[in-house]
Formats: sequence, C-alpha cells, structure tokens
Amino acid sequence: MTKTAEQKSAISPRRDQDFPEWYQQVVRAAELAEPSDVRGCMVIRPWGYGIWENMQRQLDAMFRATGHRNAYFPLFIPLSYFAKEAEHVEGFAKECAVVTHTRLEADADGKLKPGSPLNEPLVVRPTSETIIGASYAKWVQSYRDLPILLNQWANVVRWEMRPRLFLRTTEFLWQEGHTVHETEEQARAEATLILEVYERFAREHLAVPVFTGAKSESEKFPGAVETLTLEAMVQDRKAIQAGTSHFLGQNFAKASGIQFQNREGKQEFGWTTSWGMTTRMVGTVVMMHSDDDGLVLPPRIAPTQIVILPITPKEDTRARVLETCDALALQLRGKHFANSPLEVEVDRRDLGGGVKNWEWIKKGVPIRVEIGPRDLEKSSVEVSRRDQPIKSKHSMSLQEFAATAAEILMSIQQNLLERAKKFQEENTRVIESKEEFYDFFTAKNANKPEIHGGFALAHWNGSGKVEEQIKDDLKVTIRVVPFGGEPGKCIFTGEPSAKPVIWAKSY
RNA sequence: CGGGCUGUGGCUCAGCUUGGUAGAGCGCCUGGUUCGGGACCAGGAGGCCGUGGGUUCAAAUCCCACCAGCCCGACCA
Repeated sequence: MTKTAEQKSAISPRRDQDFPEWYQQVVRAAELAEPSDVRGCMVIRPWGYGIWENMQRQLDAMFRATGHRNAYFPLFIPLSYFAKEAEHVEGFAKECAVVTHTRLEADADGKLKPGSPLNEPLVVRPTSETIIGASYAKWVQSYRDLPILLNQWANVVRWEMRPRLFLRTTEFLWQEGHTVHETEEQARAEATLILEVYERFAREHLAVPVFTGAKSESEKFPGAVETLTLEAMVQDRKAIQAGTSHFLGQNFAKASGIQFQNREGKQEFGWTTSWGMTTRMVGTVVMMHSDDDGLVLPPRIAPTQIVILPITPKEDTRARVLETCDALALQLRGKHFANSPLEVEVDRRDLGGGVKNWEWIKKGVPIRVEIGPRDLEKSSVEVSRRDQPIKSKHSMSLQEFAATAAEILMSIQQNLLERAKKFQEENTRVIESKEEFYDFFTAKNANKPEIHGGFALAHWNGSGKVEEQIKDDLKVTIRVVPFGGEPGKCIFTGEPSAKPVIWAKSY
C-alpha cells in the first residue's frame, strides 16, 4: 500500500465509526464464519468452529463435574408434543420450521416436488423441552429415579427475521440441559447451580464479566416459572444475553406427564429445569475483546495460542531458522496452560513478509513469535502480545520465552478480563430520576447515533406497563433483576420498588 | 407481513438516461525484483450482464412478468 502508513487499522470501519459493520468485518477478516446461500444460516469456518469446540469442551467438562451426562434426542418434534404447553407454543410457534412432506418426487417436467404429506407435521426443534419430556415421562416412575441430569449438544432452528453472524442465525448450535427433580427446592437449586457454572465459564474461560439475576415477567422463557440470566456488556455498551437457566416448575412435567410416586406413596409431577448456551457466545467474545485491527481472543479458547513466524530473507539461513522454529514449537507443546497442552503453530507458508503477520493479528492469536537470522546468533525471539499495541515487540531469549510462555498467556487472559471489567464498571450507572434515565439512553447525535448509554441501575415498581413504555420510548429493556438489593422508590412512578434492576439496550 | 432499494467475472461496483454486442479496483495464477514484513513491475486466467417473454436490423441498456437478495419496522439465544 502506498497510502500513508500512519494509524492505519486493519479493520474498517473502526468501532467508533460503525460498530455493527465493524463487527461483521472482524468476523469476516478473522475467517470465523460467512453467510451461506441459505438465508439466515452461516458457514462456520475452521477458525470459528475451533473456538466453539474449545468452548464446548471446557463447558462440557464443567457439566460433567457437576454430575451431568450427555445424551441425544431427535431433531424432529411431532406437532402434538410441541402443542402440549400453551405458553410454550405461543412463544415459539411463529418461528418454527415445519416438515409437512416425506420424500421428493419428479413431476411430468422432471422437476422435484414434495411427495406424500405426513399424517402429523414435524416441527424442527427450536428447543427440546417437549420431545425430551416425552422420554422423561417413560423413565420416571419413582422418586428413586430422580434426579435426571442430562445435557445435549445440538443444532436448533428458529426462523428469525434479522440474521447476524453468530448473534442471531436461523440455525444455531448450543447445548441444552434438561433436568427433573423430586422437589421444587432441588430444581431451583439446579437452576442456580447452572447459572453459577455459566458465570464462572464466562469469566474464567472467555474473560467475559457478567451480571446475573432473573428476567422480568415479560422477558421470561415461554412456559418457565423463573428465568435466570447472565448479561454481558459489549463495546458499544449494549447488553447481550450470555446464557439462560430456567426453573420450569411443574408446567412441562404436567404437559408431558412426568409423574412419580413420592416418598409418601402419592403420585406427584416432577420439577424440571432447562438451560442453554449457544454459538452466540462466539459473537459475544468478538464484540467484547476485539479492536480496530481485528479479533482478540482469550488464550483459553484460542484454537492456536502461539504462532511462530519464521523470518527467512536469505537462502543460506532459511533451513536453520525453520529448524529453530520447529524445535521451539515442539518444546512449547510439551508445556501446559490451564490444564491443556499449548496450542502452537509454525507458519511455514510461502507468503511474503507481513502478510502472514497481519493475518494472525486479524485472527486474534494471543502470542506471535518471530524468529529470524539475527535471532539465531543471539538465541533470541521477538514476542508480540495481541492485547498490546500491534507494533510493540519484546526481545527475549529463546529459553526464557519457552519457560514463561504459559505465564504470558495467563497474563493476557487476566488482562482481557480486567479490561472488560473496567469497561463494564465505567459504563454502569446508578440512576435516580426519569430525566437522567432518558438522557442516559438518548444519543446526542440523533441522525448518526454515537456509542452511548450503558447499564442503568434504577428502581422500578414491577409494572409491565412501565417496562413497555420505556421500550417504546428508548428501546431499553430490563436485562436483569439482580439478586439482593435494597428497597426504594420507582424512578418513573414514585411508587415503592423492591430493588433496583438493570436496564439497557440489547442485542 | 408493511415501507425503500438492488440484481453485471470470486468480492466491491462502473456502464443503462442518449440501444451497436463488457470494463475498473481488489482477489487469483505465472515470471521477476523485493522482503524483520500487509511492497513493486510485467504478463495471464475468469462473465451466455438474475430468469422468461416482448420491441428492434441490433438489448446489460427500452417495455412487461416472474424470481432472488439487501436495508428500515414487529420477534428473538
């Protein structure tokens, strides 16, 4: 490029210019995913899928450690099963894909057309409460059969109108846990336990700090008694739901006929929960940590944590440089970070100079290491961290780097979390009047709104009407009703309020 | 489903008003010069201009129909 080299960032537009477009460009530049020919569906590319697989593996281990096991249930749900829980149907009906025919047949012109209609249409699962409930109804007879603690990793389909890569796609990947318990207390404890697992996973693995609590009545999962949630704040200060855990009471047990004989010999309905986390988390991580040069990955979920870039300007040193790179890679792979061997790659591709370097920057690899002829003399390496300015490089001895690589990764992981926490704190405000509230959520520049607002902690009288009014006026909703909190006065009506709640614009 | 817009090489688009049979940038391939760095020079591959019909000697360009996609609204992990 012959243009001025000053301050040129790899991603355009920058975050402050157009955040949604910046996000799309980061996803594209990092080769995480791309839109497919099927509307609303995405192709997840190896780098993006690698991130998901890491999330999956790590979260799965946490489920196992808390007594859960994996299973798999059908993609199709008979319409009659689906229709059993009234609120549930109403909540999902509009976004269900339906299979009405089996097989294709060629017509007179040789065109393929759906063949025989099904007696009963099949719904492509938007979530699996009802189909799993049908199995549970068979499995549960006695209180001795409880609890059932299962999880499944699956794809689901929700016919959404506004797809965006990872954040909202028609088909998405997730895990859904479904449990049955003997008592209300146990089921509530399960929902809370999972919320804690999610919170810890987000914080420790993804470097994503969250607020936890319950959803208000209007934002609840269709059919749930209580929905627990985690909400993260990304860099445009909007909220994004990072996972949900539902206490379903006996609603779904009644709908599916999950009954057992209790300790007193009486028939009783089971108490169920369900909980899920999706590929949306990949998008959340992107919006949380990335910068104007592209993706920035928390080391724990980076498919490659360290990339070694051989610098080979002269033929006569080429072989020795490559040898040194391979030896270092081998040494590093014998070391561990967060209980897993280091993921190291030597980029030997025959590509010119900085092209490779920039590719890895845009992909968000935590550590880049350069080794060239000059380093051979001194037995040194040049180390760059993705959480520091792109141009900064630190020279250190090869042995020192090998010995401290895992510590550097840890330091990056912590730094990303600290940075995100600080951002969240700086943009979370206690708000005490309606005027202040409206001001907080109104952009100064109405035509081209700048990044504004954040999370507002404000008292509220519990009325759905007030909620609706605020949503209409500002597109702001209650994201979380936190646990605990002192009583006060609703800032909108002056009426009594049980506790302050968190308001924000959301994805 | 309501309102606005667009369909031209892999990507972003120009050309269309004033019909004459296809262009640019990026990307890709080859060769060379560079290279502790997203470089440069030269050459090259790649398109029945969304689909169908009409007008005309002649249609990417004009007319009609259809199809598809995008953006703005209600829904949402």
